[in-house]
Amino acid sequence: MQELTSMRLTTQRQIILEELSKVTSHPTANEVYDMVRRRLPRIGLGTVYRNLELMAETGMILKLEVGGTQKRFDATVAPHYHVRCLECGKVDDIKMQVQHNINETAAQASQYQILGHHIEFTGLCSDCATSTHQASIN
Amino acid sequence: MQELTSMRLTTQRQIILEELSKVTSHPTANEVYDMVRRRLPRIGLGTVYRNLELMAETGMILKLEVGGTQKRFDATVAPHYHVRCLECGKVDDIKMQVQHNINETAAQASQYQILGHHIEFTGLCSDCATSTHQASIN
DNA sequence: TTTTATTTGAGAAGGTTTATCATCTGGTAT
DNA sequence: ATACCAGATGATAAACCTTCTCAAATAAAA
Repeated sequence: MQELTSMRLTTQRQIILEELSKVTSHPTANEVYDMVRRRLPRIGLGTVYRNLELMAETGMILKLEVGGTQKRFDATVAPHYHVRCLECGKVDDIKMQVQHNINETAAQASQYQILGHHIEFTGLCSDCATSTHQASIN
Repeated sequence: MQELTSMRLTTQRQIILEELSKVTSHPTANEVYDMVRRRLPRIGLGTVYRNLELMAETGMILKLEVGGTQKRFDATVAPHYHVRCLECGKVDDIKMQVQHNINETAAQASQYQILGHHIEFTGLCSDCATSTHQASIN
C-alpha cells in the first residue's frame, strides 16, 4: 500500500482532492477528470485514475464499488450509506445511522473475517420517479 | 423489458440456467461461459452475456452489482446478502435475516422512492485470512 | 543548485461488456 | 410433416472503463 509519507504534494493531487471535496455527488473518475480539467487543462486521465486510486488506498477518500459499470469516488470518509437511482445511475448519501451491530451477525453467519459492510439502496430519484410515472401514464 | 412469454426455450438458455443453478458461488459471465462451454463447445460469449442479462431482467436469476470489476450472477432469487473477500474477490452468501425495515428508514431519510437494498459485507475468506496472516508474520 | 526518486502526460494495451449482422432455429400455422 | 418467420445464435467488431508503459518533468532533500 502507498505510504502517506512518500506522497508528494503535486498540483494535480491537490486540485483533484479540492474538486472532489466541492461536490456531494459521487463522481466517476471521468467526471472528476472533467472537473479538474477546467483548472488544469493539460492533466491526463491516467493521472486522475492513478491519484484517485492512491488517495483511496491511503484513506483520504472513499472508493465506492457500487452497482453500475463505473467506480465512484467520495470525499466523505466517515461511514455512510448510499442510494442509487435505477433510472439515471445517480448516487446520493442516505443520512441514517450506521448499523454497526450487523457485522457481528454476519461474522457468526459465515466463515469470513468481516471487516466492514456497505448498504446500497436502490430506487428512483425524484426526477426519474416523476418522468417514469409520466411514461407509465402514456 | 423482456417478456417471459416471448422468450424461446433454446438449448443455450436451458443450459446456462442449469449450470448457474448447480453452483453456489457467484460466477462472472466469463465463468458461466466456461461452465457452459463444457457442454456446448460452440456457444458464443455474447450469447452468455445476452441471456444472463435477459434472465436477470425477467427475474429468473439475480445480477449482483457488487464491488470488483465484473458483474456476478446468482440463481438464488430470494433476497439475501453477500460477503466479498477483499483478497481474492470471491463472493459468498450470508445467511442472516433480511432487514426489511431499513427501506422505510431510508425512504424517510431521502427524496428517493426506495425499491430495495443490498448489503455487501467485506472481509477475508478463511483461505485468504490464513495466507494474509502468514504473510504478515514474514 | 544539484541530485534523485517520484510523478506526470500521452498513448498503448488490457479486460469486460455491448452492438452488429448474416445465418440459424424454435414455435406456430399450414 | 413442411414452410414460415420472429427471435436467437455465433462471430466479430466496437465501445467502454481502467491500468500499464515510459520518456520527460518536477517536488523535495542534499
